[in-house]
Amino acid sequence: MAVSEIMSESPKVPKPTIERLAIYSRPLEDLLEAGSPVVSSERLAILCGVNPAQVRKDLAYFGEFGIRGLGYEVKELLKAIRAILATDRRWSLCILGMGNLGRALVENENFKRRGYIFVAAFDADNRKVGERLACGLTIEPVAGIKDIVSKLHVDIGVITTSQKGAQRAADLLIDAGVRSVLNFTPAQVRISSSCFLENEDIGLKLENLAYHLTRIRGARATK
Amino acid sequence: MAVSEIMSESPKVPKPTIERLAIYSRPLEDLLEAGSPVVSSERLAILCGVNPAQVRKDLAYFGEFGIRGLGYEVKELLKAIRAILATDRRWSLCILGMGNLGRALVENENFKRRGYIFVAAFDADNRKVGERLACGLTIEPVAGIKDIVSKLHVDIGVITTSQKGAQRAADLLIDAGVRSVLNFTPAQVRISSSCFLENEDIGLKLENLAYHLTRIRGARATK
DNA sequence: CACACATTGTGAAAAAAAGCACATTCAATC
DNA sequence: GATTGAATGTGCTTTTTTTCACAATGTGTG
Ligand SMILES: NC(=O)c1ccc[n+]([C@@H]2O[C@H](COP(=O)([O-])OP(=O)(O)OC[C@H]3O[C@@H](n4cnc5c(N)ncnc54)[C@H](O)[C@@H]3O)[C@@H](O)[C@H]2O)c1
Ligand SMILES: NC(=O)c1ccc[n+]([C@@H]2O[C@H](COP(=O)([O-])OP(=O)(O)OC[C@H]3O[C@@H](n4cnc5c(N)ncnc54)[C@H](O)[C@@H]3O)[C@@H](O)[C@H]2O)c1
Repeated sequence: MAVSEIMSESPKVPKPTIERLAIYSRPLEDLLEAGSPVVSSERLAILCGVNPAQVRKDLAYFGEFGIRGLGYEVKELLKAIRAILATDRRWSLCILGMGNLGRALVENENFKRRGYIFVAAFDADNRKVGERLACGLTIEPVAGIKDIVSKLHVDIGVITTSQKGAQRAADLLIDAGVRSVLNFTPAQVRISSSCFLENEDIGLKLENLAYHLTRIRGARATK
Repeated sequence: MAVSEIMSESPKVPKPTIERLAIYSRPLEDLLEAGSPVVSSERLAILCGVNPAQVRKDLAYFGEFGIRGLGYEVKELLKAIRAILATDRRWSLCILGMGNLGRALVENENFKRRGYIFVAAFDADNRKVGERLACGLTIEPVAGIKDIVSKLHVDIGVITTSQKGAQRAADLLIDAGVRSVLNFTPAQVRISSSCFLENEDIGLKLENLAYHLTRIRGARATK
């Protein structure tokens, strides 16, 4: 299980595998804190609501982290997953749109713990500009984005503007040199193909729930 | 395209289809507002970043909504999708944990527009209890949850407590008679199998982004 | 009212993902 | 240092989801 092996570009890692790796890390943090030295794929699978073989296969894409007959060393496994997900380094984020959601995100401690640091916050509304946030950041005018992004080496831009402002926010980010964008608005933003875009529509899961509620009465719990 | 047909329990609808139906509704709302009478599967697919055949197949699970040679009537299609997703009726929600995220959710206008109405807000912190929120709700003590849930016919319980408080919040909800739960904390909560649970971990997408950033340099935009 | 044209709806093929089942390998014990 | 027991890693199978490709069926036009 060399680091080079962890980092090597594996032939084809399923996208769902990446999402699950992040899920696995949650209970692993708890186990580490609780002092459990090892965990089996079966136990981890139960904690995450997935199939044990799935856990093993997901990990196997990146190397051999387990000890046969025993399981996985919690500390080592967590370290390995963090290396895979690149949560073991610091990511600089900036955020556009300091409404309710934007404020909630920058104040959130989990992101900081995982190495995602908000280094700048912007808003198009001049009444908000200059406001000091609890996390220590001051809301900046969007006009200054280019300077700040290049000065602070922003890796990821987060969009939490109103739906109408999303495309403009994306354009500002790309123009400022940010190559990856996480969009929390329900708007579909278009972006240069050389950049990376991920959408997170918080409302979608609710609609899912409503659908299932109207059908399956007395349904089983999902992942 | 009878309503009965829309509502009939289809043999097997893929889970991703349901998620996409909600995605389709976003640009459809824009198109309706913009006054476009019809939209083709190809155009809608582009707007949503998916394959045109996918759009047609997704819709075909629930009936025939299109006009060959023309496309889909925007208004009718939106109505049909809303009927499928049960967004055309009113859902009563309650929420536990009125921190930053909880406040952002209850103030959000999109949820209200789609029929998801927060009718009660709870917090375990007595200092917060009694506080009047901008949306009109007053933060209630968790002790009163059972009464309020049954009185107001709550359909869905939302958890936005701290990670540690999530399981307790879930227990309170189930005990109060809520049959479906949307959990925004990264904690895995255990729940009676007769109830429905959906998890929305807002941090996951960020970890995804970091992973892809470290690999694919100059990657293409995703869905 | 036939004809051209566009776009749907869908069976069949391909691709992707999940799950099974077991040989393999390690720890622990006697 | 063999033996037992447990849990991994993985080839193979099954299931699920996506995509292709085209016949079917509408609209609009002359
Ligand atoms: N609040 C929630 O719980 C929630 C839930 C689901 C989705 N969302 C989505 O997240 C987004 C933000 O939600 P919110 O509740 O924080 O909204 P909000 O209206 O409270 O805040 C939006 C902020 O963005 C700023 N803004 C608008 N255009 C901008 C631009 N081009 N550049 C910079 N700033 C700009 C506005 O000045 C405002 O301060 C919305 O699109 C909303 O649909 C929010
Ligand atoms: N804020 C974000 O942007 C963000 C992002 C990702 C995930 N999350 C997750 O969402 C959750 C809430 O985030 P937040 O920033 O609003 O946290 P927060 O700490 O601001 O608020 C948590 C609230 O929950 C209350 N609470 C705790 N246990 C409770 C219980 N059993 N019943 C009722 N209320 C209880 C607390 O009193 C507090 O008011 C956290 O689990 C967090 O990890 C938040």
